[in-house]
Amino acid sequence: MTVELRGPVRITMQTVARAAGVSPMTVSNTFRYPDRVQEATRRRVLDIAAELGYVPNRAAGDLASGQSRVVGAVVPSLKNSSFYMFIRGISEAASECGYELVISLAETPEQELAAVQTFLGLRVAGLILVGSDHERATVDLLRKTPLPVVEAWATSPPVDMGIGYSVRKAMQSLLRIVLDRGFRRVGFVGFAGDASQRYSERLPAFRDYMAEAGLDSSLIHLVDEADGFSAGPAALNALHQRDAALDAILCPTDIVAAGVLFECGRRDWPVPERIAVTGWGDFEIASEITPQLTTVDAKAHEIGRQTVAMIRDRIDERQGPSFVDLGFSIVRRASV
Amino acid sequence: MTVELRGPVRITMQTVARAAGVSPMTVSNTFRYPDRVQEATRRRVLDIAAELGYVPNRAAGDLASGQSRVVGAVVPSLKNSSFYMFIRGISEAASECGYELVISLAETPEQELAAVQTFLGLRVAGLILVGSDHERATVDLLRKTPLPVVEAWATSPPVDMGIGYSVRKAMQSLLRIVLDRGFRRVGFVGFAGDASQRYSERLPAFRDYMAEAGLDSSLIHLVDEADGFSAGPAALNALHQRDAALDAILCPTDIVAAGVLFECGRRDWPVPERIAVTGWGDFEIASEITPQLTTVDAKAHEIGRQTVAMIRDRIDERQGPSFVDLGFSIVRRASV
DNA sequence: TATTTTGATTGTAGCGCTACAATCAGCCGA
DNA sequence: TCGGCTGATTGTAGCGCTACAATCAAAATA
Repeated sequence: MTVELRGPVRITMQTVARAAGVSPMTVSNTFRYPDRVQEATRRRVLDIAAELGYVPNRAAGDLASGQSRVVGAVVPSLKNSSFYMFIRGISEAASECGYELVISLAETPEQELAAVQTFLGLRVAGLILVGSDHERATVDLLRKTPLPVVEAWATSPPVDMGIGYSVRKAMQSLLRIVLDRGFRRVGFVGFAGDASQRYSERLPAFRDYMAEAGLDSSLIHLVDEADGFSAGPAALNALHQRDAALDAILCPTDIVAAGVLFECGRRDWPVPERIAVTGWGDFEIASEITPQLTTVDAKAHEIGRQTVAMIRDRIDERQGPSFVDLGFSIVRRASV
Repeated sequence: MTVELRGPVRITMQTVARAAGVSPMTVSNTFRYPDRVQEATRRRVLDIAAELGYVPNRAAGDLASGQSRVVGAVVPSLKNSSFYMFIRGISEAASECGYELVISLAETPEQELAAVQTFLGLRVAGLILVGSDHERATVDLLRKTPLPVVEAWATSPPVDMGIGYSVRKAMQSLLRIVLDRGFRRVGFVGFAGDASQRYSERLPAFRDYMAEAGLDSSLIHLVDEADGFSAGPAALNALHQRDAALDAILCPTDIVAAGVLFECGRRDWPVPERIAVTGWGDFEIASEITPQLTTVDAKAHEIGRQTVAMIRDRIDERQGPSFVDLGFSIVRRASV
């Protein structure tokens, strides 16, 4: 006996219950609380459900129970491998405790708002966002929702809970290494456009610490995050044109830094002899490219995991911290 | 008047309706069919909803209407930039027609099954999968669900609908270029493990076309997809050890190919003079790295867009093709 | 054997929303 | 002034499921 397929026939708990000769509640229990149901009954129900291709309707279940096992994450990009590790961290931690992760891509604040509405509308168990820069309407919504919300890499006091690290300190540590090696004409590459807010702490930090060291901090160039590798050559060209003595370049991500290294290769500039290069993020390419990149490990994977822990604390009504600083570490390699 | 926040107070349509002095149906209409509601009424309802932070409960709405505006995509990896472009394509096309995309990451067939169950349970509008290799249980489920399902890069007849291109033809075109340039000792790098199924057509194609050209096709090395760049050096070392005359290497992705180029740099092997290298996917790095990579453009973005079109056709009961071949193109660059 | 205890199973009510039909108010022409 | 019409608004019923209390059968005790 096989079931004909793809019909618009709706299979509900009723259908399964009747076919198995039990009440709908027994079917429900079979899926939600298997050990409330006798071995034999459970097996029969499961067999019939499989036979019919029945999957419990979660919209109905969540509605009836007022709960959900889905956590929603809204990420601004998937190009940046930090977010990849972040997602993996969330995904791992979530499935370890019986939650499911669903992701929504939002490359602009408007898309973020739409994604937040979708997830709030779905009444997910928790919501994960990146950064502190949101549309006004998004913030309003987040402030009023009873759902747990975590902002990862938060740079301002979070709407609900936040996690991150001190970008200022990381910038300071990175710059110290560059200056300690004797580099003096340091260029800064930042992001323009939608990504700029997420990176907004870096430029002031750069300026402050350069000033502290008595150095000129005017060698600044902004690129578009979407440009990826190609932003590297563009930045190097621009900065070198502004100052031919440029001897170090700080990049916003390892991708941009790799682009700079590619360009250095084309120009036959030895790195770090002619110019020092730093990345940010400790993406995989940082340790594979030649020379290997000095960069900042922002612990994206751990941030992802922690994020889920914070949501669980809130759901289980445990009193957790509303902000976690996970720190960072500088990865010293050959490019400086 | 402001609303106190984060309480466990549930705001429902009722709440809003009472506060606005209208019936719940008017609130419902305000959100779903705005022009059924008078301008003034609508504005009042919307204001109060915003004030209260009300977001319609989609679990309830979807349940009542038997519809959903969410499409679910299950992707095996986010490291591979093809999937990134794929996702973008879906996301774009989906939002153009009022759908939302949610993504689930599944790095193993078991995780894929779980993700499929989640999405079927949510009764999404459509489901998008990658490849043709699924758990038996996944296939059973897909065969019986009435929801539209598209398999992207399908290599076998799809469960419901499929889209892809001929990997055999692409391999043939690529190999022809390599052989035309006079390379003869060609190594093949493939994937082992969970990714191997997604790439399973390539090795036989390689063997067939090498045989056709009267060449030896035994230089094969398998790597792990998760290794990323570092798979490149590993493969090059292994193949070169097996045959010191190795003069070309076909990589499963541009990432692996980039890893090979990095290693060639360390060995001071000029590419393509000492060895030719090909990638697959036309990721961004392919055109940025030196030398630029000859690769296969698998049109991931377009595949993503098309996928949504197929789902819409099904939903609107338009008769669409059940399989679309989008073709590919070979990008000839300096590495061969 | 009568009575408790235990665990499996089941009915009831309702989660928050929407389809649909019913109602209502305002306005037109006769 | 009155039906007839139009478009805004509203009540009813029910989507598929689960919490919870009620029921039932079988095993354990007296």
